[in-house]
Amino acid sequence: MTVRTRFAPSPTGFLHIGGARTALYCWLEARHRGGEFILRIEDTDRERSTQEAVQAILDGMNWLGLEHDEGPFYQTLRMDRYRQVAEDLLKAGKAYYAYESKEEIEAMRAEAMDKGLKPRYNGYYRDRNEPYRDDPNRVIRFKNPQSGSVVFEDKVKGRIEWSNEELDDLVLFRSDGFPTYNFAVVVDDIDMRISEVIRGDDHVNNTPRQINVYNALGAAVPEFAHLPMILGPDGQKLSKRHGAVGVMQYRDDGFLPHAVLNYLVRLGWSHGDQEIFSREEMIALFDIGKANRAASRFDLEKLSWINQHYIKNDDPIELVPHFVWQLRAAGIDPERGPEPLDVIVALRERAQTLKEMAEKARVWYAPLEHYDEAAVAKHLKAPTALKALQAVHGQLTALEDWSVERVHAAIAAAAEEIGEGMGKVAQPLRVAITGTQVSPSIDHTVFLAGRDEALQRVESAIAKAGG
RNA sequence: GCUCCCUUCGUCUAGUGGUCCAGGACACCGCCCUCUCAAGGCGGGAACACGAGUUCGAACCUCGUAGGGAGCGCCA
Repeated sequence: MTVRTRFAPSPTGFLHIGGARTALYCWLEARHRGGEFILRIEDTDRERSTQEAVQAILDGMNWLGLEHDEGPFYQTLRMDRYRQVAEDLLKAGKAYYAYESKEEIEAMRAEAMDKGLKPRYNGYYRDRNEPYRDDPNRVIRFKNPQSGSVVFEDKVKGRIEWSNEELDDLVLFRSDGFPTYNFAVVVDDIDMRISEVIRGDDHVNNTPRQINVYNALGAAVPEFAHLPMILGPDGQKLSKRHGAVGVMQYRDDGFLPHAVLNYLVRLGWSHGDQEIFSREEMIALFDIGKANRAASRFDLEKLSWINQHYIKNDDPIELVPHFVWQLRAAGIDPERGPEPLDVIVALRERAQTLKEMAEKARVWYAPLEHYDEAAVAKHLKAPTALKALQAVHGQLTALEDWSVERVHAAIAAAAEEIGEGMGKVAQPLRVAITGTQVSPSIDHTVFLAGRDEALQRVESAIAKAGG
């Protein structure tokens, strides 16, 4: 039997980091075992589901490259099917109509709580065999077994046993004629032949009742794997206040999709001491059974480190489209300045994100308008600054071709000429080109400015240095 | 309140009874390298929540305690 996993988000917001990890693990499990990965949109909550959210989820999955083999399926398109299954259950005497109002149910719960009991439905209509009637309070409830227990072997949590006495008769169909989550998932997972249900551990509590539904339907129960949550950096549940952003925000912030994937795969799963995993390696090595049981915190520092790892180690050519995208996002015109590829080579060991890289690249794409005061005071007003800049200007002017190597040689020659070390030349020159004391190695810094612009900036600096 | 789940350095984790006075990574600190900043190299501090028990021996097994989390919906 082929392995089939599914990612089944409800479209009530963007694809956040926790959802993305669940999707990744589902995808990996399917790929690792040569199975299929299905995408299903759980939109039975008509109040909260939106088309924009569906799109946001699709965009996120697409950006991460988590391609699905089937779907997306929409629950709202399967209403007839749920109705039919509920009918069958009714006919088989495994479900029944109940007519309590929401207020009555509420009161029932309050009373149970008062008595120190678990708030649950009291089963008033369970054996009454009430026929269908047109009543605004009509729901269909499931006849949950009243004794015995449900046992399942969770692939990450281990063995979990649940007494049926803890479970009440859950609603299968609401009074508004829509199926409930616990019913729709089961029907869908059966119909879609899902063999492994991988989801957040906030669903562990639902699993026993779902298993009872599987049994009532005479269907094979799939395997379950419940993933722990991802907490914010402060150990609190991820909220809008901190970190609960959509996955696309990471693109905007300059992260590479495979860096995000690498970070996520390690957050709650490991393979010995290995930190870096290519997609192929993840697929080859992933094992849902080795996922961690405890919640973990989201750490932006580590994500940044992984991101930088890929910026440093990826073929720079691969980075070009991502970088150009960032340049545009920063309001920089990639056409008016150095080749993005050259910029990447100069900056890749100096930026943790592509956004940061784009900001650092600005000096070569925009006119130099501002000089850092401390930099000017320290390096342009230095005793040797003026002659260093003049020497460099001369050497640069004499250059036949403009390349990093030639520029480097010219600067070295200038240093030689005035009898000083590289530092005495490089620093004033750096200030001349960038207006600051910080930039990539001086040869790249000058090269990227382009010959005309570099010469012009050196001239301006000579003026500032009192020349 | 009840049920279920979780607990190794600040963080992510390795570890499945002896090879662990606990290993790696991020972060932090120091040194080296050096035209600045980085990157890199080397080194450092830093953890088995607590208490019993089982055992010749426990981070690993059992039971409690504490702390954290989830759920108890006609939300998913």
